[in-house]
Amino acid sequence: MSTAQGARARARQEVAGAIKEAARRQLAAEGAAKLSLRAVARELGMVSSALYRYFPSRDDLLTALIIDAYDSLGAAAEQAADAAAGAPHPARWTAVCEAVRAWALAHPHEYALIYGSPVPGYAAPPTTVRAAGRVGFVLIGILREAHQGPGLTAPPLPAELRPEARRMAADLAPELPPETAAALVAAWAQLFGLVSFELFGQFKEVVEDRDAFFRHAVTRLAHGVGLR
Amino acid sequence: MSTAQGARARARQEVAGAIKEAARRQLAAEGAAKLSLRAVARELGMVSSALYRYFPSRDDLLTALIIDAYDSLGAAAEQAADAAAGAPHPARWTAVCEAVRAWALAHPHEYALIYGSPVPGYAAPPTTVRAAGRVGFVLIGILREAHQGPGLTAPPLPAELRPEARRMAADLAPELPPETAAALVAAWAQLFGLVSFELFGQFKEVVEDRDAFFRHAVTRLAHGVGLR
DNA sequence: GTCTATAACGAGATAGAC
DNA sequence: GTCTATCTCGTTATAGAC
Repeated sequence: MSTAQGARARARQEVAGAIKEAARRQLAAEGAAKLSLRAVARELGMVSSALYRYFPSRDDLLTALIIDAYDSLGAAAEQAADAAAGAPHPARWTAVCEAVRAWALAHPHEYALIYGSPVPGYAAPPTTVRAAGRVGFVLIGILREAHQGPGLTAPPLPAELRPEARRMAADLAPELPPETAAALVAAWAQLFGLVSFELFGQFKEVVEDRDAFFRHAVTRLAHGVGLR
Repeated sequence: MSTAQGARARARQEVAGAIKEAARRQLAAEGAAKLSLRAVARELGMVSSALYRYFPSRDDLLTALIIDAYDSLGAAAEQAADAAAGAPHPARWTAVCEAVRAWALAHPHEYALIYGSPVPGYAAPPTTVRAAGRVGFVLIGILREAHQGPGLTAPPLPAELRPEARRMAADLAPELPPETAAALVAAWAQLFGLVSFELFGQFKEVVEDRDAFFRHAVTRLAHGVGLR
């Protein structure tokens, strides 16, 4: 009986995977706003009502795609951090940033899904907010390691921002000084600013050698958070 | 005769304006991907084919909305720069950045249209690329002014990026040193990274005092490009 | 010449009866 | 799960009002 249940569960997962795969193709072709359960069903030769056994609504399918995307990106970031385990901290930082960019270039539509404009009519449930933190957590890990040695200097922090910085540090990385926590959140947003501008076409006619440009920009971000 | 033509032209512009206004409402409600000429016409009590006198296609209407958005944002940035005309250069820089953020918070859907995910099936014509440069131009102006006095120090630049930086400077701001040009482009992307993260919900459960956080982040961006 | 309205096309989505 | 009748869409051709 446990094998039967296992087989059932496996089959269920396989179908759910196929549904998500087809939905991702739709995402690329039509965008998240036009993601339609019917079209996904059609592509799979199923009937739309059958999909509801796997995803109770279009929004639930969207949520699953979003979480998958965050997880895939997070895994890429973690892998890059691990691969550069022995390297100096700034090099680990840039390795993670480059992995983020590489993932985005390889999965542009999933990137747009999670870091682009919100999908009209869709409200992201708190579970996605949690999944979104994974890349940030990898960066925190590098800073934490640097903080244990002499590899981290605290960036400046105006008095005005000190309470907020303390709150951030307490919430996200209690081991890090508030100055570092605040600088990290800013660098995190700025990293994705660079990736988004490249991916969404803002660098057209502006930046040509994007590899070199990105590498240098994230190296400076590393300096900005205090990595030496 | 010239008054008759003037009246005609005025009427024409008025209708075109009403169409764009209705389209912007649609943008807010349904998103750019679902912008529909028929719905716009319906809202105006017109018939869909009548819109074609004003916009040859749905994509042309989208293009007009995009250019309007860039222009509106650009005007807000210019106004902020002018209002801070006498102030020290870092203060002018932050004033422009704050104006960008304020405009984005006031016009979230138009912001998403120009800095969010690309609209599926829509290819931005080169005219939009030109309109997109206006905010960057305002920032260049501040740096140019600082460069004439002692207010600008050149950021570091690795040899790897020097040719690209020289090309950027030649294209965008021939008066500025290549180091500054490259740093400016990075800061420009990072500025919009901060705004996008706030607007697109990434700061949820992360940043609370967003005014103070943003102010400090863009102040550090100013330092990054060499403003003192 | 300038505009609006009617009607239609082909493609696609949708709701509901069966 | 299937079929069908009824929607929507962008777009064009055409005819007529001002």
